[in-house]
Amino acid sequence: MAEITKSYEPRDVEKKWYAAWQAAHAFAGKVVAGKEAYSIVIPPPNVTGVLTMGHVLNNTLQDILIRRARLEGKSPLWIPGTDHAGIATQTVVERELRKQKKTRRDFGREKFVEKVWEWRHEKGGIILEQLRRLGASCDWDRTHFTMDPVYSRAVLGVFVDLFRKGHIYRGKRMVNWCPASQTALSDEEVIMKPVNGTLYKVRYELVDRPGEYIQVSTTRPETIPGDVAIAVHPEDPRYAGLVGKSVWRPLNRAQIPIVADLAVDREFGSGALKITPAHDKVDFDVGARHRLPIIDVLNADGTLNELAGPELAGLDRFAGRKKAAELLKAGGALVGEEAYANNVGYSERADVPIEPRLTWQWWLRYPRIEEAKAAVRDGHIKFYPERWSKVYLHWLENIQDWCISRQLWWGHRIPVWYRQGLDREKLTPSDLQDPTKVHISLEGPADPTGWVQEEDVLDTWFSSWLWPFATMGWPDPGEMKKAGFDYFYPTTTLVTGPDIIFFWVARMIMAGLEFTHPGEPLERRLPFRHVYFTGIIRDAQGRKMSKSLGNSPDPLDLIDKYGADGLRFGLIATAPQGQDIRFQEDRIEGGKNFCNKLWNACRFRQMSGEPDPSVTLPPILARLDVAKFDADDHAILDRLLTTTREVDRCFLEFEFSAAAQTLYGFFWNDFCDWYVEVSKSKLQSPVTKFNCLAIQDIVLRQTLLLLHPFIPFITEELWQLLGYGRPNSFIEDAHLRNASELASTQDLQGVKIDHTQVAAVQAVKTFVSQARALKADHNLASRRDVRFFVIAGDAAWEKVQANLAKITRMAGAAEILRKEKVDGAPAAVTPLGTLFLDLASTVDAGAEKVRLTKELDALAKHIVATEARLANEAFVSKAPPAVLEGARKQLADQKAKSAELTRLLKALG
RNA sequence: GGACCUUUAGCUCAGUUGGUUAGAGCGUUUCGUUGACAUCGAAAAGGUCACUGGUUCGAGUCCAGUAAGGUCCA
Repeated sequence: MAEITKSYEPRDVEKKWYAAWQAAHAFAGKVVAGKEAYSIVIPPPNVTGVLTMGHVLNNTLQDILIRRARLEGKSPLWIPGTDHAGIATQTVVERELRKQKKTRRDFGREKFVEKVWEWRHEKGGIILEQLRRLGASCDWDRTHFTMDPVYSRAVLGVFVDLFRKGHIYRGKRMVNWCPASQTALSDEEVIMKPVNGTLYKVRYELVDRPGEYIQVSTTRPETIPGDVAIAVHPEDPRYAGLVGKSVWRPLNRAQIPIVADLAVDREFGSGALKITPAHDKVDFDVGARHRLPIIDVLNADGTLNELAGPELAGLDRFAGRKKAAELLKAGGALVGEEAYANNVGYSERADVPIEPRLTWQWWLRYPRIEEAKAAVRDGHIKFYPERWSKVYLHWLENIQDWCISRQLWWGHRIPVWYRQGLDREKLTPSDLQDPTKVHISLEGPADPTGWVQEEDVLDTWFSSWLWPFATMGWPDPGEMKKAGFDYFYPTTTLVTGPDIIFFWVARMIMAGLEFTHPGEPLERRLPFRHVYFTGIIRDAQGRKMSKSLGNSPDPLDLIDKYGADGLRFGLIATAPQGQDIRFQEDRIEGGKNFCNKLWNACRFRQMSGEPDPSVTLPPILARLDVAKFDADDHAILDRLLTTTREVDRCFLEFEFSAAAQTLYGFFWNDFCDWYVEVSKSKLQSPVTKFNCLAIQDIVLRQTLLLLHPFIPFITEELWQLLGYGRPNSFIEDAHLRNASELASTQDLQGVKIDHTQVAAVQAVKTFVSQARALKADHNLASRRDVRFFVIAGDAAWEKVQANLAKITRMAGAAEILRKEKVDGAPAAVTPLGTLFLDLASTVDAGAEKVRLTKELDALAKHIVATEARLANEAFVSKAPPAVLEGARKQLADQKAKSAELTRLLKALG
């Protein structure tokens, strides 16, 4: 067995084991009859992405679940992959082309898409490589990409299917237009931001009453050339006589009518609204109701066109706004301006204000809305934290049709072909059903001549909503069988951020319900059973991490500095369920320190004695001689069991940080600070040595298994170094016993935990701790050995004697002597008698009195409180017996201690 | 405007159905390298649990309201 080095160096260990795991295909998802499946699909990161702290959190959690499932004897599958990120990827490649002073149009669609593929093959796999550094145990042989040929067929097939079922239609409607990317966006891709703008007050002169005006307020004067009416509320007395009359449009001068419409907010501004149907959703609706014309004054790229008039044409919309204000001012139409804060929709990807724009797009009426609600409402899918289900249901209650077409080249080109020469502006819904005019199929028209394919591609989310099953071969029966669809679907758990609850989670649920296991009950068609929503990682000031702020640490730097395990453990321990996380590097350092602690405890075991030749738990247990156990042996096995039980519970409840903290506390405090320390004296005696080593093995073995999901690399290394595994196997091949399995294995081997002994350890710990405190209070080095005296009853002294060697060592005592009477020495009242520090000559009686008085005062307060509770008849009659009994015992203990302290004080004079 | 979250030690956060004297990590102070670990050990200081009311024998925990900060939806 190789010797364990003094401190843990993660770098080589991590590299070595990841390579070994991969070479052995240790993460391959396998269909195993009789084993329970446990499957997760990765939220596919954007193919242009690099690893962020959010990814670290999210993927560590998935890895924890998958590795734990593996240790529990389930058959896990974690499917990795990326999505093609239409806008982001196209933007990245266009940016590269721009460096060569070229645009995508210089290449043409086909050549450009080839370029994107080149880019994807060169640089599109970075994030998946980075996930390996983190230790992610994905089945990499099953890596998927939403633009892969098989996956693409699934996406396009779904389009055709939904069209045939009547869920998809083509419509000219107002969409969110991104002038930077020059494509339509779905409502979900628009982010509302408060913007400080200007409210322009503009007057429109009445045509038949020169010199009289109607005034409106607008933030967008550049759209005035597109005005086709002024609208007022029908019941607004201010304008009662004006409806039906006309005004002069002040820019691109023309007569436009005044109409009455209920949509007008009488309270806002003057109560009159300019109507620009081409550039506002509400105005569009008003325009439609009054059969008004539509004047679109903007180009696709956000510049003003010739309909805006010669002065404005060609200007960018923001320059146009300024110019329009100037023109209005010059013409006397501008009555005033004021600062105005309002909400403006921004493109999520390009971060520029979107334009409401009237265009032809493809739309989806979502399928299975009611079932999707029921799935979550009735608990077939559980959300963690549960509160997100409210957000989910609220969105479904107010759901709008989904604009699924995008004016991009990179993506799934919509499988619709138009007969050449057809005027697409005039296509009716029934034309779409006419195979002589429009062809819609996966294969395309048999004879492509005379047909023109739709230029638009599908929204990226229209491919990722199929992720849980399209990554399992759906819809091809042969591929599905190969992938183990019937075994792994529905997937078990989804781990994702709440920010994509609409984009992705809700849509996946609807897609699963619509497309998988047709005709079967709802539970069988759901894409997953549990959804765990992570918090958002923020910086120390609580700000979101972002590229532009530069406040996000590079996870790879952190891995270099603290090891992947240190990063994982530190982060998970700070990430309580459902709350945002403030990133603190010292917590990551804490993760690294914990790894080092684990490392050194194992090192201590290795240095203490020969390894146990057993590679499973029962033979180790069988060799224990319970008759020779002392209280500490009972106590540590008991704590191991309760820790295991607590971690079991945490996994059921998705409380990962609680699990990490539980393991941290147990291992550091109970095992290292106490059991390992008492081992040092137990190992000196041949009577206790064998049991002690075996118990260390039991604890280390189980702890490594419990910790493996959190810190996979170091646990693998130590597992091998301590020889706990079968030859040529990994730690993941071992079985992690849950609490009840552990308890029954112990029972079977005759290892019974004595709870009286467990309780006794607490008294010893307190005794030692008070002895140390006495020394520290008198400025004695903790390791300097000092003599102690004890005044104790027989029962207490018996306990001290039974643990004398340990106590002597732990307290740093030269010796501990029983006495009848001690005068003038610093003292402490312990559960095992009154303890004195043998320093009578040097003690400062005054300081000692202050110290004891302080303690006595604090105790007196507690006694008063406890007596008051017990004097309260309502408490005595209503509190449960256990609570009552506890209070009585507490009072008795407090009083005894108080009496002893009083006596000590008196002795000091 | 609607919904949700947060407010506990100097900092960042736990605190599971209400029940002994409210915890952790970091930081701070003091002491300490004899063989697991200084990436460490020992000890200590530090909290009117945001505020106001209510329910209860008993409230950090449940209810109502207030304040501050944040998120999402409109």
